[in-house]
Amino acid sequence: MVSLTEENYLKALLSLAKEKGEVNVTDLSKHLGIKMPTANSMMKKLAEKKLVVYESYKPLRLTEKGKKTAGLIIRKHRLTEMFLVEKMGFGWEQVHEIAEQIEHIHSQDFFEKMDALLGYPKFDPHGSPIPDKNGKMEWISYQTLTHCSVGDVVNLAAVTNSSAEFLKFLNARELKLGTRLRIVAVESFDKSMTISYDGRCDEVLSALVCEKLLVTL
Amino acid sequence: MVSLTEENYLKALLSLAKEKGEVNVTDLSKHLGIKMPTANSMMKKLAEKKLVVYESYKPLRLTEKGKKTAGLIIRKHRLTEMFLVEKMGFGWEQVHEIAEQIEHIHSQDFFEKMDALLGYPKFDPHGSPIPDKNGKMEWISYQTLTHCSVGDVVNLAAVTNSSAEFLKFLNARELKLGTRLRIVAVESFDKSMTISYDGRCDEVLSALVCEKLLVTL
DNA sequence: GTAAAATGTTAGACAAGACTAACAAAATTT
DNA sequence: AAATTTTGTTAGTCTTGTCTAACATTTTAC
Repeated sequence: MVSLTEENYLKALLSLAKEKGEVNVTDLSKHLGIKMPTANSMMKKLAEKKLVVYESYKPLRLTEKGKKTAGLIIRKHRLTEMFLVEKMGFGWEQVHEIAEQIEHIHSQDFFEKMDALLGYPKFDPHGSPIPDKNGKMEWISYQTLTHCSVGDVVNLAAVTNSSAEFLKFLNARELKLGTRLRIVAVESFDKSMTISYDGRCDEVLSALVCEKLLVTL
Repeated sequence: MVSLTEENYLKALLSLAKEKGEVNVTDLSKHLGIKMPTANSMMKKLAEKKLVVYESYKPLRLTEKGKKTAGLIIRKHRLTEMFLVEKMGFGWEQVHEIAEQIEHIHSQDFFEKMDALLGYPKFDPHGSPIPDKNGKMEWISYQTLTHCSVGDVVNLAAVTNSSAEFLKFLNARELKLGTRLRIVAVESFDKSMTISYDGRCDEVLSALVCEKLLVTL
């Protein structure tokens, strides 16, 4: 019914909607690394399938059906990432690429088995919520580390970027989910932060990094 | 380099070559459920990629490169089947379909991890040999049960058909790999066999079934 | 050893998903 | 508010992998 390519468009639409509210064709095409007219014609196609609401020159919107479909793909992606880390011994920086492919496997059983073996996890290895069987996602509002002040002690709950490079950077500093971070200083000039945690003292993180770290109090 | 579609053609060529020696376009197209001209043009394409030797009106042959590529796909398929059974709790009748999709995943690491977690298995859950990292397959010459005689006691080593239906048929009779079978009688009229094993007495198997059961003495 | 059947090949069409070039509308700048 | 820039759309092309129809060769049967 929905092709692999279409699945990737839906996933992109959902994540762009989450991070930016409105989605336009330019952002979509950049996100997927394709040209604008290609994205445009796919939107018309998805509109015919009642997965997207398409009106000329208006922002793009997923229909309920589209949201559910996209949510279920993200569910498969995140269950896979969790499985790869928990059951197969991969590092959190290795799993995105593989999950990107496995998310398109057509087999209810396969993902249900993963889910059961993992004990029905609610979050993936990067702290992102795993949508339920209806494709619904809990949207927990974390803060970025950037928004914290000197003296705050916070819990590293999630990261907003799953690129291998960024995660290796965190690995090198032993920054794992669940780590308690104490903010020692904030450089007002460039917003870089000095933090201490778990045996590590006075690590300096650039604002670019801090923006990608999601924390709870 | 090699598309998913091309991978399926190579796999088909290798398995047809194993079971019939020579491969022709008709068999190939039937095996893949496509029309002859489609198979024909793909053969020309694979010939350009040096994966197949194509000469008009001659049987099809894989090149060494083609054999290796095909062997590596079958390796991924069989490792996956083993993983699904051993590590995820699937029945041997459920795994073919899923493995058919996962065999196309591009990730060395993923299959190496499977291999290691499984302890470098040599056979898949249906008794078929798993090709090595060079795509080379041990070709063990089993006999079909059909070729055995009354009084023979043999070991069920593999099955030549992985369809869910056939495997469910075997499940219903508790016929598992490794079971010792004693041939009680052979009906000369239709070549059906009466066998006893492991608590089960005088099970009657049609010649069609016996042909798909591979045994060792 | 020719006729019929089976098998293989060529040519041309089509759908999916990508592209470029050209045009249109909206948003932004001045 | 007109000019410029950005964003969106249309039209037409290309590649991959499929198809059908027509034709060619090989094999099988008589």
